[in-house]
Amino acid sequence: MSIVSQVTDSTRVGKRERLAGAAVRVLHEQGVEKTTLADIARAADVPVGNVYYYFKTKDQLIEAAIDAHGRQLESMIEAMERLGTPQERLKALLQGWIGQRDLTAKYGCPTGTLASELDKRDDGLDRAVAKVMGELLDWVERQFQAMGRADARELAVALIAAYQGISLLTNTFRDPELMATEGRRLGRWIDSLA
Amino acid sequence: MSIVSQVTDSTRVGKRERLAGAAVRVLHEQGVEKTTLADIARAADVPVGNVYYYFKTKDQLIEAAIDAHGRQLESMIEAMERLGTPQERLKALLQGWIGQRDLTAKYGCPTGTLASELDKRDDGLDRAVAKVMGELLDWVERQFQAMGRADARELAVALIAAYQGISLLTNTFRDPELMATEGRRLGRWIDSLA
DNA sequence: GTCTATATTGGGATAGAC
DNA sequence: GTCTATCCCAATATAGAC
Repeated sequence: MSIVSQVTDSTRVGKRERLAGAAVRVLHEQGVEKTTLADIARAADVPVGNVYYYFKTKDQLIEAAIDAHGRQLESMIEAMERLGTPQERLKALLQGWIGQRDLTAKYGCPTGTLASELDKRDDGLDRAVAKVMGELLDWVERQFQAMGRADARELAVALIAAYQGISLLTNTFRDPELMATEGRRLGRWIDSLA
Repeated sequence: MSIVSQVTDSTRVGKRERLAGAAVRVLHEQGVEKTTLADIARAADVPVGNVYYYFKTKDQLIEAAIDAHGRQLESMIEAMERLGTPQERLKALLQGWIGQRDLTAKYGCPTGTLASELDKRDDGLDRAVAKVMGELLDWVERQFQAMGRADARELAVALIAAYQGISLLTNTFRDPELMATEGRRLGRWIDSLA
């Protein structure tokens, strides 16, 4: 492969990723159905019609955004892996959620709102979000297993559900403090399971 | 008012309510953005163009659907009021949720999916859903108060959040058993608070 | 009051110039 | 590889016949 084609390739990858990254943000803020390709193109500083050079359809761009969001989540999980105990790791997760409470009050949980909205569509994009959600769920389950809990799966489902639910209420009532209060309650709950 | 105008009035009310009722169902199944006036008109067996005789805009029809859904919830709450103890009433609520698990796996919680979707819109419809959600929350809070809990509000938020979250997961993974398992766990939790 | 035909708009997608 | 102009369709909303 020549140097020239490498440069053009890296240019293409650059714009592709800029579009996918912008899509993650805009889809979270506006939702899938309200977001036009023009909105994403503008946020990524790419001309509208040009989007189709990188993605054949809007669905493909959304799928790229879901993948990008999944990778963000993965790197967040990797950062928490470095902590010493499973309790510390789970509580770091809680702190992350609480730290995002203002954004959540405005737009809800990025993964949850995406899952809820994509479920209503015929295309298979809802499976892609389910995969992202499933990976977080599996990680939480492993933390409860490391705490010696035989009911690790049920507890993991309960914790993620608590987060998804309080995200929805925080968003519905536009009150970040709901997240903070529930986060503290969940912290005490995790302590009580040890 | 003459008999004739009474008849025509009742006819109008009939179609209006048929449209609002059909909208509740279709909006739950398809979501707000994916649902066209034609979809609702078909479900209500009313010609498309005729919808505008009863509702000036799509938003007004959605608002009527939210109100109708709120009244359904109210009558459900009234039915539970007849039970003897607050614990029994809360567990009846849980049983209702578990009984709806197949529908929830397909389409999510009607109130929650509506709240999540309407939040992304500029119109004020999200406030109408927040009101419905708030009424359920207040009722649950009163049950915890009747159980003598000083932290009744926090517990009510936690219970409704748990339901909203498990509804989202049940829907995302299309697994009704998630709702059943979490419902049993919440039942044990309520018992432990008495 | 009821319904049909149609105007209007907006957004996804394509053709093709450069 | 980049961008503009435009096609096309779907859905809200309206005009007006009956």
